[in-house]
Amino acid sequence: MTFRAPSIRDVAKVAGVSTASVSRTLSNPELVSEATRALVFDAVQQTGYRINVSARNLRKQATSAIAVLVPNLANPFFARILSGIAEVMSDAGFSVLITDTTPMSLDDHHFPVFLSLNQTDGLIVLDGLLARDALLNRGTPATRAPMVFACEWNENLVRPSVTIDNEAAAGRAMDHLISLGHRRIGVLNGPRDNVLTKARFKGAEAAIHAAGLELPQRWIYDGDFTLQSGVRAAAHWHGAQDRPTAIFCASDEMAMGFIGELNQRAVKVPDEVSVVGFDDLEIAAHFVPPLTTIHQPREAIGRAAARMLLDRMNLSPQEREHQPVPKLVLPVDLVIRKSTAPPPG
Amino acid sequence: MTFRAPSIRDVAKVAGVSTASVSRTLSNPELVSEATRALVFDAVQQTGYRINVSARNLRKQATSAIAVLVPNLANPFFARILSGIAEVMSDAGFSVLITDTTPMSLDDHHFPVFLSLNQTDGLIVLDGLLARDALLNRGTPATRAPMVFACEWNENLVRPSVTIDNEAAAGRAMDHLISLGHRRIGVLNGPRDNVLTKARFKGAEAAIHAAGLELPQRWIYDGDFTLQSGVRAAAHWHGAQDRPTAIFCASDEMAMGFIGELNQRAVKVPDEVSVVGFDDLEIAAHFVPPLTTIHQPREAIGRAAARMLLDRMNLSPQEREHQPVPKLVLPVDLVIRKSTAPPPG
DNA sequence: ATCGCCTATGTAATCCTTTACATCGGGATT
DNA sequence: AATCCCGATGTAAAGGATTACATAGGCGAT
Repeated sequence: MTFRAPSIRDVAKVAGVSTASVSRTLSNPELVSEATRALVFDAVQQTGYRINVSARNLRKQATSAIAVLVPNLANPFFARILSGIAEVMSDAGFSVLITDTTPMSLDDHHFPVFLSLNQTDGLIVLDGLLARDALLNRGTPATRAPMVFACEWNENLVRPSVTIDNEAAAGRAMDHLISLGHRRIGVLNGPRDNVLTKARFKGAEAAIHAAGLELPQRWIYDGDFTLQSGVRAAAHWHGAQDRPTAIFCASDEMAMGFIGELNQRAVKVPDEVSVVGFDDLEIAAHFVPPLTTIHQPREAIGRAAARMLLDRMNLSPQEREHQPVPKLVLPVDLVIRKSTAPPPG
Repeated sequence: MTFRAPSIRDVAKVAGVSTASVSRTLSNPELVSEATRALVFDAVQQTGYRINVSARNLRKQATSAIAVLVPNLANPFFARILSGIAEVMSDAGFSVLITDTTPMSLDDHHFPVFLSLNQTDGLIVLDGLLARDALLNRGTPATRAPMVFACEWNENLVRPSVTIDNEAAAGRAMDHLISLGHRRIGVLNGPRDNVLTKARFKGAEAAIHAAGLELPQRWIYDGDFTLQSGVRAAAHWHGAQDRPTAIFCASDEMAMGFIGELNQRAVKVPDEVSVVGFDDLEIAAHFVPPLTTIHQPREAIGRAAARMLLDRMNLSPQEREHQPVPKLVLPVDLVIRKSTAPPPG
């Protein structure tokens, strides 16, 4: 005697109405008389009916859900963005499925079916690298779920996006260091093939050259946005002969790893080196010393991306194909705290 | 001319076989001859066919997906747990849907349908408070998706769980402070009705009393696990006449907020106050000073919870109802770094 | 040659909702 | 009184995949 969950038929039987009336009561109550409504609600109670989402999705050809592809959930940077997305989407009646793409990047086999139009109604991608082999580009425009990039983007793919001006932001950070009097400034980069890394480095380099300064190779450190890579950079810096007096880090995590490691080695920040971060994580303001960094409006980015996606989903595939592709660039601020100061001496 | 995504029928037609053969080729290739297989793969290519997940789920009465309910994605504590879950689940062929429960707690209306068996095949709940009005307890055991609690749990609900011994851990932290010579020790609590708060406070209090010390009300600070509440506690501490020489914080975030704020007020940690955290977030080791804290095996918790859920999903509803409910308690360590020292003087 | 078995394939029922269309009364309009 | 309209309800057709069951053909054993 294998149990079957109550279906709409069971409810209809108990209520003494048709399945159509039950369905209407549940999704368009205004189409149904007061009396029937009461009957149906009662029957739902009695049977313990829950809707079968798969059946509904199949029939409606829509899921009322969108997916967010995050490169690395362990990175606290993304939390606020997600909450911005969730806020807008939940108001619009959509569920948000969050997926970490890290396990997938190696192995396309594990790649979820999210991308096809019939698993989610749309996609927000926070991972610019994901599109290896145009993973996001499969299918025809008509079968492809509408998507928007947020924060990161992919240079080979023309898609709607919400970003900040990374180049300008990095320039601002550099100008700050330069105006403090630094002449020997290093850069701690993110992962080499990341679009943010490229943009930020480009902006930083441009600002240095604009000030008539040099950025020799030995002051450029490789990192990957993580704490650990900040630690490694600090070790290099500490071991070097010819050190920069200030470092621009492409992420707060790296900046904090850098400072933390210097602290272990009894090097004082900002007395001996100035450090600028990027992102303005929650903790940046509470770090010791409080971090000078580029503030990203993360919640706003999330909300904007969600709204943009909602707009795109309201378009027909043809319209999506033929209308201009929206690109939104949000303004950022440099917030000056205590990790930067004039160079020693 | 409204476009329809290619279905299995279209593939069948192109390949010149039945829909059954297409389906078999795609999900049980060994049932099908080499020749047919080739035909079908070709047709799939040609048509650009993607499976319709809703239809499959409807027919199979299963989704190959599980949901994780997280109280607050902004809390970096959860990231590693999620990655542990994702690792095990993805190996087992399941997708993982992550949902932040914060927006829902106020407003049951937004509550997703995840909980009924037909949206996901199982549930991992990291939020012990969620079950207000027994939200998780709806339906009958047969219609309810199998679930397991991880980290947090609900005192009114008997469910499988993977946790740590919070009470013992808090005791260990206290004993460390006591053995350093502290006699006046404060406690910074998490949210008042949280199970972790209760367990950790209980353990801390017990250790204090066991050492023949007192824990007066004025040394007990209210918090909510966030940085901000650590900041507030620091302000209180700083403003008070009669201060403890050490503080046990129920989360690393609060500990860091506390230390950060003291730093702003030029109070040195651990010289003037010792601080112990709880969780051992990534950044704890890199904070200034590096944080003495309770290490939680977060990835292991996630993996264990995932495996436990997998086991439960393999049971029939009857078996689930009648077998003993598994409860796994993982061991924790105290890791001693630089934020604790003997009391001043 | 006949029977039985096994493999490969096809046919069609099924999973559960939503919704286009048909139907039925009853009130308002002429 | 006949007509029209409108609101409430019911009937039944999708929607796309899986799979139990039926069938067909090939092969070996007798």
